[in-house]
Amino acid sequence: MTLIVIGGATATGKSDLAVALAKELQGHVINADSMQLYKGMDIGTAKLSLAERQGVPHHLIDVLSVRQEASVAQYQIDARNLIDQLLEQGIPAIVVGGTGLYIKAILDDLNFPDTDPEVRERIAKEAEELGADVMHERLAALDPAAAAAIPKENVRRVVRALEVIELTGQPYTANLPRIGSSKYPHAKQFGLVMERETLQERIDGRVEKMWEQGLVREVRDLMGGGLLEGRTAQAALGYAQIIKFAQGQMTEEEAKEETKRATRQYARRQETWFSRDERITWLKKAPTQELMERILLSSNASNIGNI
RNA sequence: GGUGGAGUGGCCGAGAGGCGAGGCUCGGGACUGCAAAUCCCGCUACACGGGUUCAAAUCCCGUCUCCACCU
Repeated sequence: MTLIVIGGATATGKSDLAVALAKELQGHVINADSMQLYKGMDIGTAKLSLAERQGVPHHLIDVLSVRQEASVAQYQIDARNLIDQLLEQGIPAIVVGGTGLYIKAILDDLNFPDTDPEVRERIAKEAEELGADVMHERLAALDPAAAAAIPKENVRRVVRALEVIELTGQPYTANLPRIGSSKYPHAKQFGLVMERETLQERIDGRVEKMWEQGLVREVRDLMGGGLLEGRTAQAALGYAQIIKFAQGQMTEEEAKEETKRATRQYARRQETWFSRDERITWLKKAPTQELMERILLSSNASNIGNI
């Protein structure tokens, strides 16, 4: 029973590799990309077409409407359920995606405290009125450790910390666990890397291609379908920029260049995120077939891909 | 050839004698229910050569380059 996780920056070829692996192992793919969760966001999230999936079952893709908000906590439940089911049936599970937090939520001992939209909204509103300093001071009084860990400028996190404290009466854990996977200790994690320069060229090329494929059209259609109603989906790379273009806040060319730039920056953040996970075996750019062989070799040789 | 204006870090751009605006890019980092999000840190420049001054990116002289206009 095999659980393989593939992470890494955007545009490194994760999806293709996952399909190749799944075909070889007769496994299923589980998406770990927060934006591929959305129905209709196909071109801009570089979602694999049905043909490209080559008959390999993909899970947690197209499960949300653009009006809905994605949530790590929900993702954690769904993904773990799915993995457990597959493994029970003896089907290899291949988790792929660039959303580091989502992957961590599957593997590590992350327990998301409850949330309450009303409480959150109230605190967020207070933050707007009172300012970041006041909120941070409030947090410092209630939970000094959390306040020390969260910069006052990061209002979003301060608000969530205050929400959790109010809801649970417990201190807020503001630091991610650094060590070990506790949920699936035998999962085998791989990361795809390539040189910055190469990656940037691929990103630029990919954005150009998305435009040719009709990303602007896709975004316009989604705007008609409620894209602006949810908070999460409209923030996606490419989508956010095209929305601005559609609203006359920038030209189409600017939207495209902005998308490239933002994607490059995103890739950097992804690398930072994944680089701190010492469980990952890094694979340098190579043809998909070769990468797959290396993964199989690595998994079998150590036999730790088996649970 | 003449007159006027301008030359600031990868880019944009303020400053106009007294300890180096700012933004963007880029690089590094954080990250427990929006994570393709949110946020933090770093990158010491003033075309070149002289001079004045305790002190010059800021003043003076010269050189080069660019832009306008004139002949």
